[in-house]
Amino acid sequence: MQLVEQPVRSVREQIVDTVRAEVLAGAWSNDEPVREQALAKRFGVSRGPIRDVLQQLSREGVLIYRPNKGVRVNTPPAEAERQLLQSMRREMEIFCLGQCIDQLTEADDEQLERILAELTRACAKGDLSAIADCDLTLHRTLVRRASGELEAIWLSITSRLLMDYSRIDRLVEIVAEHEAIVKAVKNRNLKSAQRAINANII
Amino acid sequence: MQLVEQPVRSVREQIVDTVRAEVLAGAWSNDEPVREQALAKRFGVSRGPIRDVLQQLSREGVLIYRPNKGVRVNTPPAEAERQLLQSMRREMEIFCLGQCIDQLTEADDEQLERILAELTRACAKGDLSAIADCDLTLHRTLVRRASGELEAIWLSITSRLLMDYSRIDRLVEIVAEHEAIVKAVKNRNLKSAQRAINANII
DNA sequence: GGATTGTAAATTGTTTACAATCCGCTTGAC
DNA sequence: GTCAAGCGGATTGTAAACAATTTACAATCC
Repeated sequence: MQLVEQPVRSVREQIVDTVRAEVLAGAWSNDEPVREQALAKRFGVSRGPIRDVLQQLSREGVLIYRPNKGVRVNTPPAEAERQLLQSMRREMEIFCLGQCIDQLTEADDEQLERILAELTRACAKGDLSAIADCDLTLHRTLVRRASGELEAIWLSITSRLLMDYSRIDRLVEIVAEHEAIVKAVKNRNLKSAQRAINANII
Repeated sequence: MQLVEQPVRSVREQIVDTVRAEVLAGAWSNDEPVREQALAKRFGVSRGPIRDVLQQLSREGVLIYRPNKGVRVNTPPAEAERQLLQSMRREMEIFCLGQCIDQLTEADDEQLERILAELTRACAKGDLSAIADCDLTLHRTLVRRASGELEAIWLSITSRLLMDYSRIDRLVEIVAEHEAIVKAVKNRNLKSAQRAINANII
Protein backbone atom coordinates (compact mmCIF):
# COMPACT_ATOMS: atom_id res chain seq x y z
CA MET A 1 0.00 0.00 0.00
CA GLN A 2 2.77 2.37 1.02
CA LEU A 3 0.71 5.47 1.68
CA VAL A 4 3.44 7.45 3.34
CA GLU A 5 6.12 8.40 0.86
CA GLN A 6 9.12 7.60 2.97
CA PRO A 7 11.63 5.81 0.80
CA VAL A 8 11.93 3.07 3.37
CA ARG A 9 9.94 2.39 6.49
CA SER A 10 11.57 0.46 9.26
CA VAL A 11 10.12 -2.87 10.26
CA ARG A 12 9.04 -1.48 13.58
CA GLU A 13 7.23 1.46 12.01
CA GLN A 14 5.24 -0.81 9.73
CA ILE A 15 4.18 -3.02 12.59
CA VAL A 16 3.24 0.01 14.70
CA ASP A 17 1.00 1.39 11.97
CA THR A 18 -0.61 -1.98 11.31
CA VAL A 19 -1.35 -2.70 14.94
CA ARG A 20 -2.60 0.83 15.60
CA ALA A 21 -5.00 0.72 12.68
CA GLU A 22 -6.36 -2.62 13.84
CA VAL A 23 -6.88 -1.45 17.39
CA LEU A 24 -8.53 1.81 16.29
CA ALA A 25 -10.80 -0.19 14.04
CA GLY A 26 -11.93 -2.14 17.09
CA ALA A 27 -10.45 -5.40 15.90
CA TRP A 28 -8.80 -6.13 19.25
CA SER A 29 -10.61 -6.90 22.45
CA ASN A 30 -9.52 -5.09 25.57
CA ASP A 31 -10.44 -7.95 27.83
CA GLU A 32 -7.37 -10.00 27.21
CA PRO A 33 -3.77 -8.81 27.34
CA VAL A 34 -1.65 -8.53 24.20
CA ARG A 35 0.99 -11.26 24.09
CA GLU A 36 4.46 -10.40 22.87
CA GLN A 37 5.28 -13.92 21.73
CA ALA A 38 2.18 -14.20 19.56
CA LEU A 39 2.85 -10.89 17.84
CA ALA A 40 6.50 -11.77 17.31
CA LYS A 41 5.47 -14.97 15.58
CA ARG A 42 2.82 -13.25 13.47
CA PHE A 43 5.20 -10.61 12.09
CA GLY A 44 8.14 -12.95 11.86
CA VAL A 45 10.47 -11.00 14.14
CA SER A 46 11.84 -11.48 17.62
CA ARG A 47 10.29 -10.16 20.81
CA GLY A 48 12.70 -7.21 20.93
CA PRO A 49 11.15 -5.13 18.15
CA ILE A 50 7.68 -6.17 19.32
CA ARG A 51 8.40 -4.76 22.75
CA ASP A 52 9.42 -1.49 21.11
CA VAL A 53 6.15 -1.43 19.18
CA LEU A 54 4.04 -2.06 22.27
CA GLN A 55 6.00 0.57 24.17
CA GLN A 56 5.40 3.14 21.46
CA LEU A 57 1.68 2.43 21.23
CA SER A 58 1.48 2.63 25.02
CA ARG A 59 3.03 6.06 24.91
CA GLU A 60 0.51 7.08 22.28
CA GLY A 61 -2.24 5.95 24.61
CA VAL A 62 -3.62 3.31 22.27
CA LEU A 63 -2.42 0.57 24.60
CA ILE A 64 -1.92 0.60 28.35
CA TYR A 65 1.24 -0.76 29.87
CA ARG A 66 1.54 -2.24 33.36
CA PRO A 67 4.85 -3.52 34.69
CA ASN A 68 5.23 -7.28 34.51
CA LYS A 69 1.72 -7.61 33.19
CA GLY A 70 2.11 -6.62 29.60
CA VAL A 71 -0.24 -4.30 27.70
CA ARG A 72 -3.94 -4.09 27.03
CA VAL A 73 -6.09 -2.10 24.65
CA ASN A 74 -6.99 1.23 26.24
CA THR A 75 -10.54 2.45 26.67
CA PRO A 76 -11.78 5.61 24.91
CA PRO A 77 -11.20 8.87 26.82
CA ALA A 78 -13.86 10.38 29.07
CA GLU A 79 -16.00 13.11 27.57
CA ALA A 80 -14.22 16.07 29.20
CA GLU A 81 -10.86 14.75 28.08
CA ARG A 82 -12.18 14.08 24.63
CA GLN A 83 -13.22 17.69 24.24
CA LEU A 84 -9.84 18.94 25.39
CA LEU A 85 -8.00 16.64 22.98
CA GLN A 86 -10.39 17.59 20.19
CA SER A 87 -9.66 21.25 20.77
CA MET A 88 -5.91 20.64 20.81
CA ARG A 89 -6.07 18.58 17.66
CA ARG A 90 -7.91 21.38 15.86
CA GLU A 91 -5.41 23.95 17.03
CA MET A 92 -2.53 21.82 15.77
CA GLU A 93 -3.96 20.99 12.38
CA ILE A 94 -5.04 24.57 11.69
CA PHE A 95 -1.53 25.69 12.59
CA CYS A 96 0.11 23.03 10.46
CA LEU A 97 -2.02 23.88 7.45
CA GLY A 98 -0.89 27.48 7.67
CA GLN A 99 2.72 26.39 7.92
CA CYS A 100 2.78 23.93 5.06
CA ILE A 101 0.17 24.92 2.49
CA ASP A 102 2.38 27.34 0.60
CA GLN A 103 5.27 24.96 0.27
CA LEU A 104 3.46 21.89 -0.92
CA THR A 105 4.55 20.42 -4.24
CA GLU A 106 2.68 18.60 -6.95
CA ALA A 107 4.13 15.39 -5.60
CA ASP A 108 2.38 16.12 -2.33
CA ASP A 109 -0.90 16.68 -4.17
CA GLU A 110 -0.57 13.35 -5.90
CA GLN A 111 0.24 11.76 -2.56
CA LEU A 112 -2.93 13.16 -1.05
CA GLU A 113 -4.96 11.97 -4.03
CA ARG A 114 -3.55 8.49 -3.64
CA ILE A 115 -4.48 8.35 0.01
CA LEU A 116 -7.94 9.69 -0.80
CA ALA A 117 -8.43 7.02 -3.45
CA GLU A 118 -7.33 4.35 -1.02
CA LEU A 119 -9.71 5.75 1.59
CA THR A 120 -12.59 5.69 -0.88
CA ARG A 121 -11.84 2.11 -1.77
CA ALA A 122 -11.62 1.13 1.92
CA CYS A 123 -14.95 2.80 2.67
CA ALA A 124 -16.59 1.00 -0.22
CA LYS A 125 -15.33 -2.30 1.11
CA GLY A 126 -16.15 -1.37 4.70
CA ASP A 127 -12.61 -2.26 5.75
CA LEU A 128 -12.47 -0.43 9.08
CA SER A 129 -8.80 -1.08 9.67
CA ALA A 130 -7.84 0.40 6.30
CA ILE A 131 -10.21 3.34 6.83
CA ALA A 132 -8.58 4.19 10.13
CA ASP A 133 -5.13 3.91 8.57
CA CYS A 134 -6.02 6.14 5.58
CA ASP A 135 -7.78 8.74 7.70
CA LEU A 136 -4.79 9.01 10.02
CA THR A 137 -2.31 8.99 7.16
CA LEU A 138 -3.98 11.80 5.25
CA HIS A 139 -3.98 14.21 8.17
CA ARG A 140 -0.58 12.96 9.27
CA THR A 141 0.92 13.80 5.89
CA LEU A 142 -0.09 17.43 6.23
CA VAL A 143 1.16 17.64 9.82
CA ARG A 144 4.47 16.11 8.85
CA ARG A 145 4.94 18.58 6.01
CA ALA A 146 4.55 21.40 8.52
CA SER A 147 6.86 19.95 11.12
CA GLY A 148 8.21 16.53 11.84
CA GLU A 149 8.62 17.77 15.40
CA LEU A 150 4.90 18.04 15.95
CA GLU A 151 4.02 14.76 14.31
CA ALA A 152 4.53 12.58 17.39
CA ILE A 153 2.50 14.85 19.64
CA TRP A 154 -0.27 15.11 17.09
CA LEU A 155 -0.32 11.34 16.71
CA SER A 156 -0.70 10.67 20.42
CA ILE A 157 -3.61 13.10 20.57
CA THR A 158 -5.36 11.90 17.45
CA SER A 159 -5.02 8.18 17.99
CA ARG A 160 -6.66 8.64 21.40
CA LEU A 161 -9.52 10.48 19.75
CA LEU A 162 -10.01 7.77 17.19
CA MET A 163 -10.28 5.05 19.80
CA ASP A 164 -14.04 4.87 19.39
CA TYR A 165 -13.64 4.83 15.66
CA SER A 166 -15.27 1.44 15.50
CA ARG A 167 -18.68 2.97 15.88
CA ILE A 168 -18.51 4.77 12.56
CA ASP A 169 -21.62 4.34 10.52
CA ARG A 170 -21.22 7.37 8.30
CA LEU A 171 -18.75 6.04 5.79
CA VAL A 172 -19.98 8.21 2.95
CA GLU A 173 -19.54 11.40 4.93
CA ILE A 174 -15.98 10.47 5.76
CA VAL A 175 -15.07 10.31 2.10
CA ALA A 176 -16.85 13.58 1.34
CA GLU A 177 -15.15 15.43 4.17
CA HIS A 178 -11.71 14.31 3.10
CA GLU A 179 -12.43 15.10 -0.52
CA ALA A 180 -13.19 18.64 0.58
CA ILE A 181 -9.91 18.87 2.46
CA VAL A 182 -7.81 17.58 -0.41
CA LYS A 183 -9.58 19.82 -2.91
CA ALA A 184 -8.99 22.96 -0.84
CA VAL A 185 -5.37 22.03 -0.24
CA LYS A 186 -4.77 21.45 -3.94
CA ASN A 187 -6.20 24.91 -4.63
CA ARG A 188 -3.86 26.31 -1.98
CA ASN A 189 -6.89 27.92 -0.41
CA LEU A 190 -5.95 28.18 3.26
CA LYS A 191 -9.24 29.51 4.59
CA SER A 192 -11.23 26.88 2.77
CA ALA A 193 -8.89 24.10 3.86
CA GLN A 194 -9.10 25.16 7.48
CA ARG A 195 -12.88 25.17 7.25
CA ALA A 196 -12.80 21.66 5.80
CA ILE A 197 -10.53 20.47 8.59
CA ASN A 198 -12.81 22.00 11.19
CA ALA A 199 -15.78 20.24 9.65
CA ASN A 200 -13.94 16.94 9.70
CA ILE A 201 -12.77 17.15 13.31
CA ILE A 202 -16.05 16.91 15.13
CA MET B 1 14.75 12.06 46.53
CA GLN B 2 11.61 10.27 45.41
CA LEU B 3 9.52 13.29 44.49
CA VAL B 4 6.79 11.37 42.74
CA GLU B 5 4.87 9.26 45.22
CA GLN B 6 4.73 6.09 43.23
CA PRO B 7 5.49 3.22 45.58
CA VAL B 8 8.01 1.77 43.18
CA ARG B 9 9.46 3.19 40.00
CA SER B 10 10.87 0.90 37.41
CA VAL B 11 14.55 1.12 36.58
CA ARG B 12 13.80 2.45 33.15
CA GLU B 13 11.55 5.19 34.45
CA GLN B 14 14.20 6.43 36.84
CA ILE B 15 16.81 6.55 34.11
CA VAL B 16 14.40 8.35 31.78
CA ASP B 17 13.72 11.07 34.34
CA THR B 18 17.39 11.47 35.19
CA VAL B 19 18.53 11.76 31.59
CA ARG B 20 15.69 14.11 30.67
CA ALA B 21 16.45 16.46 33.52
CA GLU B 22 20.12 16.54 32.55
CA VAL B 23 19.37 17.24 28.91
CA LEU B 24 16.85 19.96 29.73
CA ALA B 25 19.39 21.55 32.04
CA GLY B 26 21.77 21.77 29.09
CA ALA B 27 24.26 19.34 30.55
CA TRP B 28 24.58 17.37 27.32
CA SER B 29 26.09 18.68 24.14
CA ASN B 30 24.19 18.13 20.94
CA ASP B 31 27.31 17.95 18.85
CA GLU B 32 28.17 14.38 19.69
CA PRO B 33 25.83 11.40 19.60
CA VAL B 34 24.70 9.66 22.77
CA ARG B 35 26.37 6.29 23.13
CA GLU B 36 24.31 3.37 24.40
CA GLN B 37 27.28 1.52 25.81
CA ALA B 38 28.43 4.46 27.91
CA LEU B 39 24.98 4.98 29.43
CA ALA B 40 24.59 1.28 30.10
CA LYS B 41 27.85 1.27 32.02
CA ARG B 42 26.97 4.43 33.94
CA PHE B 43 23.61 3.12 35.16
CA GLY B 44 24.84 -0.42 35.66
CA VAL B 45 22.40 -2.07 33.28
CA SER B 46 22.60 -3.66 29.88
CA ARG B 47 22.02 -1.94 26.55
CA GLY B 48 18.46 -3.24 26.27
CA PRO B 49 16.82 -0.98 28.86
CA ILE B 50 19.02 1.91 27.71
CA ARG B 51 17.65 1.55 24.19
CA ASP B 52 14.15 1.75 25.64
CA VAL B 53 15.05 4.93 27.49
CA LEU B 54 16.56 6.58 24.41
CA GLN B 55 13.56 5.55 22.34
CA GLN B 56 11.15 7.04 24.85
CA LEU B 57 13.03 10.33 25.07
CA SER B 58 13.14 10.43 21.28
CA ARG B 59 9.38 10.14 21.15
CA GLU B 60 9.13 12.97 23.65
CA GLY B 61 11.26 15.07 21.33
CA VAL B 62 14.08 15.56 23.80
CA LEU B 63 16.39 13.41 21.71
CA ILE B 64 16.44 12.73 17.99
CA TYR B 65 16.75 9.22 16.68
CA ARG B 66 18.28 8.28 13.35
CA PRO B 67 18.44 4.66 12.22
CA ASN B 68 21.84 3.04 12.66
CA LYS B 69 23.26 6.31 13.89
CA GLY B 70 21.95 6.48 17.42
CA VAL B 71 20.46 9.55 19.03
CA ARG B 72 21.46 13.17 19.57
CA VAL B 73 20.14 15.94 21.74
CA ASN B 74 17.40 17.80 19.88
CA THR B 75 17.51 21.53 19.24
CA PRO B 76 14.88 23.86 20.74
CA PRO B 77 11.74 24.34 18.63
CA ALA B 78 11.36 27.22 16.18
CA GLU B 79 9.51 30.28 17.46
CA ALA B 80 6.19 29.57 15.73
CA GLU B 81 6.16 26.03 17.04
CA ARG B 82 7.12 27.23 20.48
CA GLN B 83 4.10 29.49 20.63
CA LEU B 84 1.78 26.71 19.54
CA LEU B 85 3.18 24.33 22.15
CA GLN B 86 3.02 27.04 24.79
CA SER B 87 -0.62 27.62 24.02
CA MET B 88 -1.38 23.91 24.16
CA ARG B 89 0.46 23.50 27.44
CA ARG B 90 -1.56 26.30 28.99
CA GLU B 91 -4.80 24.83 27.77
CA MET B 92 -3.90 21.46 29.25
CA GLU B 93 -2.75 22.69 32.65
CA ILE B 94 -5.74 24.99 33.08
CA PHE B 95 -7.99 22.07 32.24
CA CYS B 96 -6.17 19.71 34.59
CA LEU B 97 -6.34 22.18 37.46
CA GLY B 98 -10.10 22.38 37.07
CA GLN B 99 -10.35 18.61 37.02
CA CYS B 100 -8.18 17.85 40.02
CA ILE B 101 -8.30 20.77 42.43
CA ASP B 102 -11.43 19.65 44.23
CA GLN B 103 -10.26 16.14 44.81
CA LEU B 104 -6.78 16.81 46.10
CA THR B 105 -5.94 15.44 49.53
CA GLU B 106 -3.68 16.70 52.29
CA ALA B 107 -1.14 14.15 51.20
CA ASP B 108 -1.08 15.86 47.82
CA ASP B 109 -0.52 19.22 49.50
CA GLU B 110 2.43 17.82 51.44
CA GLN B 111 3.74 16.33 48.25
CA LEU B 112 3.63 19.72 46.53
CA GLU B 113 5.32 21.35 49.50
CA ARG B 114 8.11 18.80 49.39
CA ILE B 115 8.72 19.41 45.72
CA LEU B 116 8.64 23.17 46.31
CA ALA B 117 11.20 22.85 49.10
CA GLU B 118 13.41 20.75 46.88
CA LEU B 119 13.04 23.33 44.10
CA THR B 120 14.01 26.14 46.46
CA ARG B 121 17.08 24.23 47.58
CA ALA B 122 18.06 23.47 43.99
CA CYS B 123 17.70 27.13 43.00
CA ALA B 124 19.85 28.21 45.94
CA LYS B 125 22.55 25.79 44.83
CA GLY B 126 22.10 26.67 41.17
CA ASP B 127 21.73 22.99 40.33
CA LEU B 128 20.11 23.31 36.91
CA SER B 129 19.43 19.63 36.51
CA ALA B 130 17.58 19.44 39.81
CA ILE B 131 15.69 22.65 39.01
CA ALA B 132 14.47 21.23 35.74
CA ASP B 133 13.46 18.01 37.45
CA CYS B 134 11.55 19.77 40.24
CA ASP B 135 9.84 22.20 37.90
CA LEU B 136 8.63 19.38 35.69
CA THR B 137 7.65 17.21 38.63
CA LEU B 138 5.53 19.87 40.29
CA HIS B 139 3.42 20.55 37.23
CA ARG B 140 3.42 16.88 36.35
CA THR B 141 1.96 15.96 39.71
CA LEU B 142 -1.05 18.17 39.11
CA VAL B 143 -1.53 16.88 35.59
CA ARG B 144 -1.34 13.29 36.78
CA ARG B 145 -3.91 13.90 39.48
CA ALA B 146 -6.30 15.13 36.80
CA SER B 147 -5.69 12.31 34.37
CA GLY B 148 -2.93 9.79 33.93
CA GLU B 149 -4.08 9.64 30.32
CA LEU B 150 -2.99 13.16 29.58
CA GLU B 151 0.34 12.93 31.36
CA ALA B 152 2.29 11.48 28.46
CA ILE B 153 1.01 14.07 26.00
CA TRP B 154 1.66 16.90 28.42
CA LEU B 155 5.17 15.64 29.02
CA SER B 156 6.10 15.54 25.36
CA ILE B 157 4.86 19.10 24.95
CA THR B 158 6.47 20.52 28.04
CA SER B 159 9.83 18.84 27.73
CA ARG B 160 10.14 20.35 24.26
CA LEU B 161 9.35 23.77 25.69
CA LEU B 162 11.95 23.43 28.38
CA MET B 163 14.69 22.59 25.93
CA ASP B 164 16.16 26.04 26.22
CA TYR B 165 15.90 25.84 29.96
CA SER B 166 19.65 26.22 30.25
CA ARG B 167 19.38 29.94 29.67
CA ILE B 168 17.51 30.57 32.91
CA ASP B 169 18.97 33.41 34.85
CA ARG B 170 15.91 34.29 36.87
CA LEU B 171 16.16 31.64 39.56
CA VAL B 172 14.44 33.72 42.22
CA GLU B 173 11.40 34.31 40.05
CA ILE B 174 11.04 30.61 39.43
CA VAL B 175 10.72 29.92 43.13
CA ALA B 176 8.26 32.77 43.61
CA GLU B 177 6.06 31.65 40.73
CA HIS B 178 5.82 28.12 42.00
CA GLU B 179 5.18 29.26 45.54
CA ALA B 180 2.19 31.15 44.20
CA ILE B 181 0.91 28.07 42.43
CA VAL B 182 1.23 25.80 45.44
CA LYS B 183 -0.33 28.39 47.74
CA ALA B 184 -3.37 28.82 45.52
CA VAL B 185 -3.77 25.09 45.10
CA LYS B 186 -3.60 24.53 48.85
CA ASN B 187 -6.35 27.12 49.28
CA ARG B 188 -8.36 25.27 46.63
CA ASN B 189 -8.73 28.59 44.85
CA LEU B 190 -9.14 27.60 41.22
CA LYS B 191 -9.16 31.06 39.67
CA SER B 192 -6.07 32.11 41.57
CA ALA B 193 -4.26 28.88 40.76
CA GLN B 194 -5.02 29.25 37.07
CA ARG B 195 -3.70 32.79 37.15
CA ALA B 196 -0.52 31.57 38.81
CA ILE B 197 -0.10 28.85 36.19
CA ASN B 198 -0.62 31.39 33.42
CA ALA B 199 2.03 33.61 34.93
CA ASN B 200 4.48 30.74 35.16
CA ILE B 201 4.01 29.51 31.60
CA ILE B 202 5.46 32.37 29.67
C1' DG C 1 -16.27 -25.37 53.57
C1' DG C 2 -13.39 -21.41 53.19
C1' DA C 3 -9.11 -19.36 53.35
C1' DT C 4 -4.22 -19.78 52.93
C1' DT C 5 0.02 -21.55 51.35
C1' DG C 6 2.86 -24.02 48.03
C1' DT C 7 4.01 -25.16 43.33
C1' DA C 8 4.28 -25.16 38.27
C1' DA C 9 3.36 -22.98 33.95
C1' DA C 10 3.25 -18.82 31.51
C1' DT C 11 4.81 -14.21 30.76
C1' DT C 12 7.62 -10.30 31.14
C1' DG C 13 12.35 -8.16 32.05
C1' DT C 14 17.29 -8.39 31.23
C1' DT C 15 21.46 -9.94 29.54
C1' DT C 16 24.53 -11.85 26.19
C1' DA C 17 26.00 -13.04 21.64
C1' DC C 18 26.00 -12.16 16.94
C1' DA C 19 24.78 -9.82 12.41
C1' DA C 20 24.37 -5.53 9.84
C1' DT C 21 25.59 -0.89 9.25
C1' DC C 22 28.26 3.25 9.58
C1' DC C 23 32.55 6.11 9.88
C1' DG C 24 37.33 7.29 9.66
C1' DC C 25 41.48 6.03 7.70
C1' DT C 26 44.71 4.21 4.58
C1' DT C 27 46.03 3.07 0.08
C1' DG C 28 46.43 3.34 -4.52
C1' DA C 29 45.43 5.05 -9.19
C1' DC C 30 45.26 8.90 -12.05
C1' DG D 1 47.75 16.61 -5.14
C1' DT D 2 43.09 14.78 -5.39
C1' DC D 3 39.71 11.56 -5.20
C1' DA D 4 37.69 7.04 -4.89
C1' DA D 5 37.71 2.24 -3.22
C1' DG D 6 38.25 -0.61 0.51
C1' DC D 7 39.67 -2.16 4.92
C1' DG D 8 39.01 -2.17 10.21
C1' DG D 9 37.19 -0.55 14.39
C1' DA D 10 33.17 1.04 16.53
C1' DT D 11 28.24 1.30 16.96
C1' DT D 12 23.58 0.03 16.31
C1' DG D 13 19.96 -3.73 15.25
C1' DT D 14 18.24 -8.38 16.15
C1' DA D 15 17.77 -12.79 18.13
C1' DA D 16 17.93 -16.16 21.55
C1' DA D 17 19.03 -17.65 26.29
C1' DC D 18 18.46 -16.64 31.04
C1' DA D 19 16.38 -14.51 35.34
C1' DA D 20 12.51 -12.53 37.81
C1' DT D 21 7.75 -11.97 38.31
C1' DT D 22 3.05 -13.06 37.87
C1' DT D 23 -0.91 -16.10 37.50
C1' DA D 24 -3.61 -20.18 38.03
C1' DC D 25 -4.44 -24.11 40.36
C1' DA D 26 -3.79 -27.76 43.65
C1' DA D 27 -2.74 -29.11 48.33
C1' DT D 28 -2.98 -28.09 53.12
C1' DC D 29 -4.64 -26.09 57.36
C1' DC D 30 -8.12 -24.08 60.49
